[in-house]
Amino acid sequence: MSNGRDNKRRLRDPEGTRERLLQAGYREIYRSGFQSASIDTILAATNVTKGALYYHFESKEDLGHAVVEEIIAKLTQDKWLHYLRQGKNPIDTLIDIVQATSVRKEDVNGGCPLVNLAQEMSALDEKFRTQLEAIFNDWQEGIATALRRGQSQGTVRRDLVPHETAGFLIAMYEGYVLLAKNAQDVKVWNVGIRNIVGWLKSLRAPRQPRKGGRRLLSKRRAVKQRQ
Amino acid sequence: MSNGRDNKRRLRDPEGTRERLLQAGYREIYRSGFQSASIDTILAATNVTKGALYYHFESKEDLGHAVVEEIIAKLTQDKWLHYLRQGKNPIDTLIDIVQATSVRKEDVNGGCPLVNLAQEMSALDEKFRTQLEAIFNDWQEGIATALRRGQSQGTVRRDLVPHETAGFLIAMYEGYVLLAKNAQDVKVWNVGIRNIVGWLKSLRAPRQPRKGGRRLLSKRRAVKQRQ
DNA sequence: TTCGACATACCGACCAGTATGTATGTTAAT
DNA sequence: ATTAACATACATACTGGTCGGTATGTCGAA
Repeated sequence: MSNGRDNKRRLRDPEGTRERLLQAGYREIYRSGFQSASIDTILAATNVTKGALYYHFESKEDLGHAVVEEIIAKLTQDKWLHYLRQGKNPIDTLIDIVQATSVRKEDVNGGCPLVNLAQEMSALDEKFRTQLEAIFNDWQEGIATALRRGQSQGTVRRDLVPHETAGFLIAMYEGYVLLAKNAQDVKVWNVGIRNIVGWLKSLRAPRQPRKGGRRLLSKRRAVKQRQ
Repeated sequence: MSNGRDNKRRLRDPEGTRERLLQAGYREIYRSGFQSASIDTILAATNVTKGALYYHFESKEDLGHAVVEEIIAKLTQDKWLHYLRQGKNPIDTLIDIVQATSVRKEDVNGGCPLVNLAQEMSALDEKFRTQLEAIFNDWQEGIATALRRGQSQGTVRRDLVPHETAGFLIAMYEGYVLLAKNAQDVKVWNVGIRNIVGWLKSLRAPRQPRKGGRRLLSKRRAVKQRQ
């Protein structure tokens, strides 16, 4: 919490103040949604004054946009894209990521910060919407890229369309997060994880011949667009 | 809009007044979310005064709860459960329902009223949460019941667990609704419909022998929990 | 080294506007 | 005449945001 240089808070610490406001803003928005987030609550949580806040941010919206860009975007990066870029078997990686999702009660009950904000603000504030859309797109593209790599490595079925499969996964994941949030019940989320993982396993390429050059799709499955 | 008995609004019409408040409340909540929904906006839309509103509802929350119970619950009934109860091939029925989802711009952009409210209020208001959970449960159970019937009729794969499959469908459906809402783009929703329908088709039972008593699962698929 | 001049960071009282909710008056229907 | 069904005016709290002022830090010149 403190910067380690003093145990007494520095009297001037602009970056630190800004960062504390962002963190507290993120938490308050996560708890109450953006529209109902109270500036005064953020100030109380940080011991920052209103003047200081409005020195660093020109409006509540501006603070919200900064929270999206500097905190929420980073969460997706850290939770998904970071691992997907490591080049391992993408299905295994995706399963690991999904299973690594927090099952802490407060996280399950609070839902996904990205989804929460998108749900609330997409229809109301174009700047929010655009920012969040960019995060969704990066997320989807990151999954799709990993799947494409998996296809060329032979670990992922070649009959699926990576970009659409990625969208399918995201939709499913978010959907379950919402159901669990509504139920306020970790068990619901665990069922979701199980079903998502089961579906992810169905994306694996069928056992391929190890040697012998080009693999041949001996029996193409009947269902074409099957996800 | 009027009740057809007069073109001049009746001076006393308690049920009508209440109903108009519910409708306007629903619309306002749909547009702005519950917390940001303005009582004054509802009053302006209905030409009802504050005293009248608080005669019929004891608080804003009370109005919100009534909107959930009397309007939103009914939407799910009409859109899903009504058709699922008709006893036709459940997969066909589900495909029809999904494809019948409005692609009007304002509906896609506004998202699903049930999801919107659940997302916003589940963590904040237990009464809301309970009401919405009941709707979700009815929804899921309605789908599951239809799937079970399909299984015994031979139109639905027997290796899937109806209740979990129903949850899977709901999660997926909601997830795509959210993506489309964030994108504010009907095209995104059309992609979602296509993928949901593709997945639904994969739930059909494999071609069964018409005659000859018990069908045999000659080749059980390798993936057990596959959805 | 010291000091003056200025920029940055922050303070907190205050503002106009808006929110839900209430107290009380009035009128239509039985 | 009684009461259900409103209408009106108001109470109270809280919202995001502003503004004059102050404390701290920086830096160039003497």
